[in-house]
Amino acid sequence: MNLKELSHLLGLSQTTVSRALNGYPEVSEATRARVVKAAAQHNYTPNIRARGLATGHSRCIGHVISVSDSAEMVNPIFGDFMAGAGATYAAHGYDMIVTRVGQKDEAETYRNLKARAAVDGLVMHAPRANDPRLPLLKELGLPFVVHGRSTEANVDYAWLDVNNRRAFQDATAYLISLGHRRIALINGQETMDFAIRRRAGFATAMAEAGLSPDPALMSSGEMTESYGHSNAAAMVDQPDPPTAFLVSSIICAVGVRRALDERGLRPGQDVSIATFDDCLSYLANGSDTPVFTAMQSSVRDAGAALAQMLIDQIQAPDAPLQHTLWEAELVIGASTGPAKD
Amino acid sequence: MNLKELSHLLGLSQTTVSRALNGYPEVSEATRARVVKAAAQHNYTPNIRARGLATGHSRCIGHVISVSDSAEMVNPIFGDFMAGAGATYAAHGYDMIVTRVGQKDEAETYRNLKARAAVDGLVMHAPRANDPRLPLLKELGLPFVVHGRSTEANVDYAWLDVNNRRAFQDATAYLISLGHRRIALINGQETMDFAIRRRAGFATAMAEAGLSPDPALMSSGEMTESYGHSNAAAMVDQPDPPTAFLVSSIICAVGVRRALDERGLRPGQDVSIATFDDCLSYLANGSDTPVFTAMQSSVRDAGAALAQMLIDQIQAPDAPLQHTLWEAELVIGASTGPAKD
DNA sequence: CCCTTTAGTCAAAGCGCTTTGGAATGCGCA
DNA sequence: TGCGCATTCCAAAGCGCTTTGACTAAAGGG
Repeated sequence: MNLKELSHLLGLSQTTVSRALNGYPEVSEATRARVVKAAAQHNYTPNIRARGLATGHSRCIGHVISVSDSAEMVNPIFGDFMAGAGATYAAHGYDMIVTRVGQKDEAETYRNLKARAAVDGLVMHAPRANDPRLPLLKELGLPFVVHGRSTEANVDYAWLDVNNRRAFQDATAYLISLGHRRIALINGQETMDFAIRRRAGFATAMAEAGLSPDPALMSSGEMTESYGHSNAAAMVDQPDPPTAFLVSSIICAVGVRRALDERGLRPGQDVSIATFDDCLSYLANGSDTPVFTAMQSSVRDAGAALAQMLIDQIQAPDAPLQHTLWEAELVIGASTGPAKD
Repeated sequence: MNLKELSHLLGLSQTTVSRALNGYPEVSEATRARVVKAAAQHNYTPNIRARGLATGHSRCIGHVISVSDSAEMVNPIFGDFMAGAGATYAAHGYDMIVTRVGQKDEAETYRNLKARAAVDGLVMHAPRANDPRLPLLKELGLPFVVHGRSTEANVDYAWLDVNNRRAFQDATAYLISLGHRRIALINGQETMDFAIRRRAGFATAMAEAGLSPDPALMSSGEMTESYGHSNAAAMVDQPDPPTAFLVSSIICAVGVRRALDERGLRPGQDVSIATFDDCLSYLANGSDTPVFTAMQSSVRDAGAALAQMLIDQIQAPDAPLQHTLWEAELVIGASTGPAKD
């Protein structure tokens, strides 16, 4: 069923039917009701491409997700982010188009999305320090929002970020307050902006306590369970092992815990673990009391908020760009306790 | 830059430019080269909507992901599935559109996708037993493929599934061969087809060994870490606890392991765990020797294969529908050992 | 009672592409 | 020279919608 058929069926012009359906005031309420009813009856919805061609926009938001070249891995927070963003898109009648891309094809993918006029806006994931995508997206002139920030970038752009620096500073200070001195940092990849900020927060708190971080107790890498496991294992097996771990993701923290368990070390008693927690739906940090002491911030909520920011920006392109900084909540769980030494 | 401008610039008609770019033979190679060069120079790519309108198809594949009404959870395998499927789509010039939907709006979402002509085909996720989406999709007449199968459904449809029944039967038999008699099943939601098959496999192997499964040792639920933890904890705390666990997902298995660790029970020595493993990139089952004894099948590979099946079906609508059954590989890890009793 | 508004409707143009059905050119051959 | 046949190119139609500008009938004002 298309417009032509439907309007013919109703004995009205395409104009009138289109206007009736799109809520324009030039149509009498009686006619509108008749049209709406017929449309529902025949399951008519405007052809998305024809409408897009006529209006000049796609009502589509693009998500370009880079898989790491090494592990072909997609960020595990992605699903939850989508769930949050998807709800917002659905509520506003937008579709979400997802493009998987290796890092070397990133720029081309963005350009292509623009050239094809495939999307009205973009969400940029996982910004790196001084991320080259930022000037690129500016150049393309597509509305976009960033999940996170990019240090050193000297362009203005809309973003929503968690205060990673403060979160890690506070968590480190908390561990220090428990008497820990040898604290290990199991960080994300330090090409990523968030990881850089987290390390900075960690370093600041250590310095404030007059401690200098041991390079042997700091690692950077893709946040998988086995990465957490292998690095924690190596650190614990050192002659002078850490008494506490600061971890960048609950997925890594599971690996850290496994390394401790294997060695008969009890988390929270023998060795402490504090971790960042994105509140992933399938890895909830305990139902009643938190399993891990954690800096929490829901990535699902971030997805929903960013989607809203982007839609706002698309609908009011001249409004100033929004910047949102969320504070992570430090919750004390069973994985931390006083230092043993 | 659009076709009109580009053709004007080249002093050619739109027809010729379009044909040159699309590889039609009616264009001289000299002209084609000139056109291709100019297109690249001016970063011209056909407007996706105009092309779609003219050709009648969208070069878009739809993924409708249902979030559970309770937990608002999106299946954790989703990201990896996408990574696999996305690579195939990209290779064939297809886009992927993802729609998040609550279960009650499922049917409407599919109908809407069809009515708007938004996609050329669909991937159906997480089929339930006798899934109502199957007749619906048949009715809509959109090409689609199913990740999994739907028992009792009496329509023909294209699917790719893992032999869940056999995997669980074999794993159960393996546990029995180790001397286990009280084996617990931590299953996925048994509204899901795959979970039903897994239970059947489990039951078959038990029956073949002359054992009858204890209803108190069988649970069904959304496969989260805390689901695995709480159910395993409850079972282990019973007067007559299981000596082995058969788990439906490595994420749950992590929860099961946590329950054991809390109680000072060593996995593989005091209590055994065998789990299904989707080979999630961020939860690899050990780098050298497997952490868990596991039935493995890569969901990323499944995504890639299903995407290919769907594209084949779109391009050859009259070919017979493909059915693919993969066998999971049983790998023996550190989490299983002889029964203690 | 006539003229102006206003409400309601419509025909047609246009969005940017593909594709149909010619038309023009150049070549070989009689 | 003239004809047929490829080869190469083009004008125009059409995809299904929105939107502009115009038109008609009814209502209101003097």
